[in-house]
Amino acid sequence: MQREKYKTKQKEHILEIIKNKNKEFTVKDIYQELNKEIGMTTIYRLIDNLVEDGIINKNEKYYQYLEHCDCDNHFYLKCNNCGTLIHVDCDCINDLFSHINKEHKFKPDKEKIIINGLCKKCI
Amino acid sequence: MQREKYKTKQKEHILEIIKNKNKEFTVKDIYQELNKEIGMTTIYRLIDNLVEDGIINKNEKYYQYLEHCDCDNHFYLKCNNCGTLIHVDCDCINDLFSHINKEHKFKPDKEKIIINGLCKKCI
DNA sequence: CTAAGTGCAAAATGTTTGCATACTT
DNA sequence: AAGTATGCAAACATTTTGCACTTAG
Repeated sequence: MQREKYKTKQKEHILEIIKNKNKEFTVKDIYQELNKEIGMTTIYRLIDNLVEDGIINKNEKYYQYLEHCDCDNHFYLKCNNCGTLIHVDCDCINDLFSHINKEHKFKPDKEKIIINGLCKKCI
Repeated sequence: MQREKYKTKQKEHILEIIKNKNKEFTVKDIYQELNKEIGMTTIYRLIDNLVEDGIINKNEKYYQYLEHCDCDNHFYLKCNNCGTLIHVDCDCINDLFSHINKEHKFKPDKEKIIINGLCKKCI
């Protein structure tokens, strides 16, 4: 299906708002920020298009059980294809963490690091 | 508010199902897996409790704009407190990636790595 | 003028709340 | 027996769809 055929002020307006966001957002956020200038339906549709075009990322609502463990260093690998969460106990992540801490002044949450990608079955 | 006061078969049943999951899941997934043995309302409530107790993780539905760029190596830092997404262009992540590839047989999705934690303002 | 886009209202879906009943202790 | 948990039905919230109208090209 082709999209983005006509240029409209709604499309431009929404894209501008989204590109200036440095946080995650919901449809409601956009609707409120627009103060009802654009109908809900249109926002849903335009955002869907942006997702399909790979301009923005969509995260569905979900829960996950992150296995409790005693290991000092751990993180998870999550397969984008089959969805499996793989628990990894390996100190390979420590250098990156200390680098991020020192150089980027950011304190990673060691308990819940999830790296997305493809597992061996799905590569 | 105190919880988990009484032990019930519903609580035990749901917890057992969740602990055996190695994927993310929705309330509907659990409901269907239980084949209507437990009411929707109860599932919502028990899952909420598990989230509050830190047994499981909850991810709300949201969208995000991940700035397009030309850099070879990049990832994002996302602050759990203020929600800000920080784009980082740094090759510090490459060693980890090749290690994960070789040793853990997993191919990280280079485009969308997001590391959660606390930014400098919120530490 | 024609195809595409918009927005209302309604339908469908997902989540929460009030309350009577059942279960744990 | 007393307090907690459950599940139905209803309320509320979110998302999608049908359709008449508007707009870009």
